[in-house]
Amino acid sequence: MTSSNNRNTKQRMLLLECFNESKGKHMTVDELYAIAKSKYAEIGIATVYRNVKYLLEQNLIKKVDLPNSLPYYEISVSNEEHSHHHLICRECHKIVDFEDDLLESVENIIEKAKNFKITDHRVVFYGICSNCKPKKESKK
Amino acid sequence: MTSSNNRNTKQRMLLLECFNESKGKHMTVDELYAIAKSKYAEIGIATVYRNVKYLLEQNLIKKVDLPNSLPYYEISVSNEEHSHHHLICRECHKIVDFEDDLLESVENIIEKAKNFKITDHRVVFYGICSNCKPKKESKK
DNA sequence: TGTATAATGATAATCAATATCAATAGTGAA
DNA sequence: TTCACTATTGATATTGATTATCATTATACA
Repeated sequence: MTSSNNRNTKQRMLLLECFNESKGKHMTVDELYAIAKSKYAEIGIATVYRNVKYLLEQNLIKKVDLPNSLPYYEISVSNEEHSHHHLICRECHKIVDFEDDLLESVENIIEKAKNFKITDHRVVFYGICSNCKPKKESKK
Repeated sequence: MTSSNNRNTKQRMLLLECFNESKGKHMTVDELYAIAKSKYAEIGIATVYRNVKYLLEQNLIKKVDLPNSLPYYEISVSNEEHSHHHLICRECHKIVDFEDDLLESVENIIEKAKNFKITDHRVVFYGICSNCKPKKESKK
């Protein structure tokens, strides 16, 4: 193969930069497009879609699938798998991360019961976040 | 209000019947449409979408959101919440149900750590189902 | 049985995502 | 550096799922 199969175009570098700058945040394609466009107005939406796909394949970003919403994307934590969960507030729709996994023993039970080798999981918890909880008011 | 706000049309009854007949199975809208059409060829796809929405509002069916796929719908278990999990095989893409919840203690930990009141959750496990696992062959 | 209007079926509109294609610009070789 | 190859881009058409529109039909109550 003579020429490289992954060229570092300025659009691609820019998009990766956008992900890097928003560490720990999720973005939809449209949000990413808006941020990228503010830095380089010529960029096209198709390029954003294509590079999101490319960065996913390179494992540089991760897809976050949440029910009833467009997919989010976030920068990968290069370390290791680092499986974390998402808590979605039903009031303000904010997404809170929870860093620990905690599902090992649950997975063991399921694996034995169903003879199903679990390799991965996606978990979303719904509820009310700390901000939206009624504060402990004094009575009346 | 003079007239009823939910009329029992034959299309609506038919669709509910389709759900009842496929107890414990999930269906996409297109699958449901195909089944309904085989019993009543005049039914339109828009009617299927409208009644899926209606039946969801009535809590007669449940939406099952799985990553990277169209939403599935299944009949509700009237009993109680009956939260069960879905195991998706990465080989054959079959969806296996797991009846128990098992997440109470995990939820308690998260609730305390994040001061987040959990009301609900959606969990998907990925892996290899029993059919797709290599059988325990004799050596070589 | 008559009537108001919810529901239907056909189809247009919308929206996210992908495909197409001519023009551009990285990249390795000379 | 320059050249040539071709991956990538941007604009736009296309696709596929879902929703909106609207004239027509049919359910349910009086």
